[in-house]
Amino acid sequence: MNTPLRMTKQRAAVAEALDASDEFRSAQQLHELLRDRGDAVGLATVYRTLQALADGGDVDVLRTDDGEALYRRCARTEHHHHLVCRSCGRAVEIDGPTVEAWAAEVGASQGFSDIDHTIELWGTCADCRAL
Amino acid sequence: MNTPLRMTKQRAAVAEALDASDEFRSAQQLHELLRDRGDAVGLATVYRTLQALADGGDVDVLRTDDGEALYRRCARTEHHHHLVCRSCGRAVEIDGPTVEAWAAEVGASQGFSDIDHTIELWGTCADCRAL
DNA sequence: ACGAGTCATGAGAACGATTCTCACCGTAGT
DNA sequence: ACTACGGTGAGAATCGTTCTCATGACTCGT
Ligand SMILES: [Mn+2]
Ligand SMILES: [Mn+2]
Ligand SMILES: [Zn+2]
Ligand SMILES: [Zn+2]
Repeated sequence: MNTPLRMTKQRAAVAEALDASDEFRSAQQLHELLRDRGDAVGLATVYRTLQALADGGDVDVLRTDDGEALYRRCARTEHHHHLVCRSCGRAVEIDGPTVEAWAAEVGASQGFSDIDHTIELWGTCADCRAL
Repeated sequence: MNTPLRMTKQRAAVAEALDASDEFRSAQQLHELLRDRGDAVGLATVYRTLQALADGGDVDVLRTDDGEALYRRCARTEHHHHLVCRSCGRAVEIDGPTVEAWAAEVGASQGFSDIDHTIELWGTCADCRAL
């Protein structure tokens, strides 16, 4: 029996903010965004909600070069990776059938078990390139 | 004209500690390691040195799931990736000719520029599996 | 509708990694 | 050895994230 997980105004607001964005966003960005929009939600709650969503596999998390966590609700719920814009966070979901196989194979061939992989592509999207 | 970069006792100690380890290590681990060994070096200096080495491409940096930075001096200086043990940090350097091509291609096909990629494999090494 | 029990919230404290400050030290040329 | 300038380190400051705990909101049986 897992935790009940009640649907509250706050959790709905965070979820909505995530759905409304195509970009990867940090917890703090979402917090500000909600505050500005009028649906103020405590920062702690934003973090807790994101944590829960991430645990449930409903949002993807990735880390910036400087360690900040970014969240995004992807269309696809199955395993996939991303091509993310370094400046605005916009992302494209991508599959890598080849890469998946490669990762598993390489891991096994080195005597490691429980292989997992981190694969993210970074770049500058068309809009951001035009400043 | 780049910064001079003097060779000091401390920098040598950090470099040596890195060379002596086959595993990815955090700045704090290296700091303790040096302290225990007798070559105490200020934590700030450890960070500064690692930063410099990383900037110079002499050490590789990667981030733990919880955002902590890990450093390692790899044998190879050319571009490559790693298969890292989640529990002890031991790492194997790996090439991904296929992956390299795939990453560049996918990025370009989506209209993104300055494509870069983060590819790391995680697993449990043979030694750690045997507890 | 009422109350008890449980989960959720939020302000602020606490954390942990990393960076910054700044007075003092060491290195590297001359 | 003398100087000029980078380097060092203790401790303060940042910053993202988590924790604490008193208060608020649900759920369900009555
Ligand atoms: Mn994958
Ligand atoms: Mn590569
Ligand atoms: Zn962009
Ligand atoms: Zn191991």
